[in-house]
Amino acid sequence: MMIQSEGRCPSRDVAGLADQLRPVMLKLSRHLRREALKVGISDLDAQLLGIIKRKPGLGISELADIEHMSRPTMSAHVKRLEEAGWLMREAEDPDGDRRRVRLVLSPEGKRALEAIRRTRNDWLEARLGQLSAEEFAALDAALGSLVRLVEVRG
Amino acid sequence: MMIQSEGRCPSRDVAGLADQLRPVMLKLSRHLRREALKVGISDLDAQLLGIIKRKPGLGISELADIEHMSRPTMSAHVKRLEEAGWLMREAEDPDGDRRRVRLVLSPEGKRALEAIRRTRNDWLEARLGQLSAEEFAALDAALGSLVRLVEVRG
DNA sequence: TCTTGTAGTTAGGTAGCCTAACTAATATAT
DNA sequence: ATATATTAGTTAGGCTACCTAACTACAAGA
Repeated sequence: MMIQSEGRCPSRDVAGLADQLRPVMLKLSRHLRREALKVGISDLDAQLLGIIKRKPGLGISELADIEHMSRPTMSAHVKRLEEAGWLMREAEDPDGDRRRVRLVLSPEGKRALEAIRRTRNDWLEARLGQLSAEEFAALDAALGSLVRLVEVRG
Repeated sequence: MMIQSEGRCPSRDVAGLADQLRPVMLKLSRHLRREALKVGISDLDAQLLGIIKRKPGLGISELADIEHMSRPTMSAHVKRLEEAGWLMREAEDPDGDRRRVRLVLSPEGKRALEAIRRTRNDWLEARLGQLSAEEFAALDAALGSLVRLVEVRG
């Protein structure tokens, strides 16, 4: 996959890799989004439910920071999930900041997340399962690099 | 990165890898989109100009297939790029199918693509440049796997 | 000739993102 | 103690990117 280019550092064709990654990322995100619509829950919704399950009491700004998104956008997502009955606002911490919302999963939200966990066997998993052992291992090994790309401090 | 799970094939935790990839992909696509807006040309636009430069004469359906997108969506993108003066419709092939459009870059479109090629040093490249040699190599090695995920025959 | 299939477009809709502006609460400066 | 600056979250308005249904026109097949 690595193309040696004259005049460039032989191990780092940054622009070349970027040019190859972009179209793949575009298509991948289209597929993920399309498949999520089929499943009936967006990847972000599932992600948010999972985060809040792990860390009950998070607020809008914290979630927005975790997901690299604006606060109004996150506010709207949370509002939707509340209206769906999956998230609730916990009682205020009497000694805490009264502006903050503290989000927790509702019982329905917990059930929804369990159901997702149990039944989710979607397109991405199917595709990953079709990779050769080498391809799978390469992707697995690259996960850290992908994570690094989106780390804060960017 | 690979977590050995009891009772699963030790080299293939498909669900685990999927669960780790999803949030990264979500964030990555947000970043790419946000950064593209900053640059002033979307990744898809640049991609389409590049494809049509390499293969003048492509039609809407072909582009839609290449990008894994619906035809109406592609029709709208192409229309926008035409209105921007970057794409043109070539004269009909007298022996060909009269319904087909045959897209080519306009002179302005060629210039725009050249300018993109010359000046593009954006967020993704910056981030890739910040990876360690190992991380870069791992990502480079995984490109084929990523491509496989979005290959047709899916 | 008629029926079926295909290329592309339009209309209407959803999902996902943003900034600007705002209210309310808190922290900091005077 | 009071005034100012900052922060948490929400609403409004807008843009981008996708979809399906329905349509017109053209082509292929029966």
